[in-house]
Amino acid sequence: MVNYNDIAKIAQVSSTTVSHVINKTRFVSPETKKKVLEAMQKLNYKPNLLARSLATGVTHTIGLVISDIKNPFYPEIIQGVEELAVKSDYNIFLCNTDYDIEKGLKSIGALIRKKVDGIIIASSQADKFLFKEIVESTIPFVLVDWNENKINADSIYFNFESGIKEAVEYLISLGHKKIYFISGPKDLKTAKIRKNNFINIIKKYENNNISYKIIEGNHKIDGGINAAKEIEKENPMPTAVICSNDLTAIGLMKTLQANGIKIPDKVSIIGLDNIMLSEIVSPPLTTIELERYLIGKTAIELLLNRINSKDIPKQTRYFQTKLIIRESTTIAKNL
Amino acid sequence: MVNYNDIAKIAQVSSTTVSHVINKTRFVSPETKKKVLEAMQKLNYKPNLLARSLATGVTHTIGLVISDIKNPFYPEIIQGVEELAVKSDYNIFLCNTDYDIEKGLKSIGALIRKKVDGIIIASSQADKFLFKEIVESTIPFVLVDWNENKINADSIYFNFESGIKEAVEYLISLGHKKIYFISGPKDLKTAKIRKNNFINIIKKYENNNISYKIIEGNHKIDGGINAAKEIEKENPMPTAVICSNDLTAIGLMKTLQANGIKIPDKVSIIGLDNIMLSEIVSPPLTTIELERYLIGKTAIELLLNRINSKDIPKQTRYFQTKLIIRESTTIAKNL
DNA sequence: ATGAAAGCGCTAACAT
DNA sequence: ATGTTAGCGCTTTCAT
Repeated sequence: MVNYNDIAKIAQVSSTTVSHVINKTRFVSPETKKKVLEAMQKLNYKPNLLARSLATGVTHTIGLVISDIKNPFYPEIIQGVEELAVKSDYNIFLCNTDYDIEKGLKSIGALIRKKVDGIIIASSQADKFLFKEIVESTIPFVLVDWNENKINADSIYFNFESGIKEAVEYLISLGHKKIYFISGPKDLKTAKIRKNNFINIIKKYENNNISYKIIEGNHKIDGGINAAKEIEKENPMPTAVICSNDLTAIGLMKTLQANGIKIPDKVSIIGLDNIMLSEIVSPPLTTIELERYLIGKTAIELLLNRINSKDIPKQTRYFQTKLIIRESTTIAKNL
Repeated sequence: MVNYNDIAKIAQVSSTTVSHVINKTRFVSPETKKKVLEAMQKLNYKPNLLARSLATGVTHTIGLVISDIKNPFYPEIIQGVEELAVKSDYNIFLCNTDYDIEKGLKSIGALIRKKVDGIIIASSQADKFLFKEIVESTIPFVLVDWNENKINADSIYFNFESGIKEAVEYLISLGHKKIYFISGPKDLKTAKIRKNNFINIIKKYENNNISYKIIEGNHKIDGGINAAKEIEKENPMPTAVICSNDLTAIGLMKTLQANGIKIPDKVSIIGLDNIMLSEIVSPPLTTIELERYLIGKTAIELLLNRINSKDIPKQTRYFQTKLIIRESTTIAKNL
């Protein structure tokens, strides 16, 4: 491994000077600079960033914590984070907790000890231990959709209410009067919030002859499949269903279709997330969108801000959701 | 930052002893060990892995290079890699080249200088520069689907032939006589290979009255959509189409359906990749599967082997593909 | 305009 | 059974 001493020897200067020409951190006469650069060239010098980090206390590395790489929610978030990270000369450590606290703790603990400059926690998990570990480390961090409103930290919140409101009002404008909601897993905060947003909004219309009901799902395809069975039992069936996520909506849609129930003619369906799949199913799914790429990008922006100036006040960003109208919704036929 | 000296001072021992109790690297009497451990506890000591790595030359960190995080091919690969990596006490740096050589070079160059212990290249890109950079670094690496048969390196190859053969023979057994193939982008090696595998196999049946044709696609949905138009022009239309990937197959299927062509009654369709989507579309897609999770797991196994014993012979693993029969294929009606 | 030397936190050969 | 010391490759203060 060639190092400053090797270069210094050949260039006949001190290793201090080598450091200074490499980092442009003080004036070096053109001649000596030239000698140094030539020596570097000749030896094909590659800096050891580990040593530099140990000396400077800065690693140009950040950690990104997610809970399930297979969840279609994440790829665009990762892309947003990674793209700006690389542009800003950072590498990213990916930690997939897999909903496993032990595993998360292990790999994130290692990141902390590897002195990452910051961490983005987008695992939407109430892993208190993990959180404690990070806070104690004094490493800058950003929370994405953490939903603990009282936490004083750089955070990104999702406002599902805006999109859900649009969805409900859109359905009402199409004449729907019986609107169901399929929820996510009941211990998942983001699912609870989505459900409560729905309830709060639709309650305002209850005296307008609008009725609703919540069916429990699990944010997976089979949650939608099971919900379909319950919905078919209803008499009359709801003419519209909003789902806590797209996978649920797709499971629901496929099952109803398989049982001869036309979508959207008989039942209008709205999803949430706007995963790639939602465009591709037939009919294409009307859904509520979160701008995931932008969320990732914003997360790293907040983190870099924090890294570069530790004492600015904590920042918060809200992401509105919005309705994307496709073909799984139409005028209610029950008028 | 508390370090060995702080601990040593409190425990009244030398920092060497501290190191040895932490690493269990030589005998320390129970009493002094106890003193050291108590001091560590008291100071809430956390090791600085950067310093340790600088001293040992080992970082317990590996790099994973992919080309497009949004490609549904990758999440399971990443999962396979990450899972075993964490279990083996490694963290992973994720590099998404985004098909951008500059970007890839930049972030991978940084990884090398950050002294990763190894790199998995699953970017299926002929980025010669990138490759050169890695080889020169002498860091162990594993190639996934690199398709440069002459390279002497730990590698994982995909054998598309086995699955494509199954697919072709399955279609023939169903009575299909006119079988088309929609290819991927013509500059992508894996796409070329898939296409050539198809051609080689079907040629064997040409004198059995089986005819074929290649239509160019691009491994994206719209490639399938465009191919649908060409296929509809044919007279008679092929009764079966094999696609170079699932997205193409889905684009094709959706378009044909939209134009009133029943799948599989009129045209049988087979995809390749078995992405999650392929189960969910309707009808569920018959497809050729690659075991991606296992591939990821195998990649890191090879890498860890290499890291742990630099001088074993280069290893190679072949992954067979196999046909998964779902509902997008049926008996040919042209008999 | 350049160098000497200490230090970042840890490891490990060499002593005793 | 434990300590002294040099060293990993780099940065940076203090001198000159």
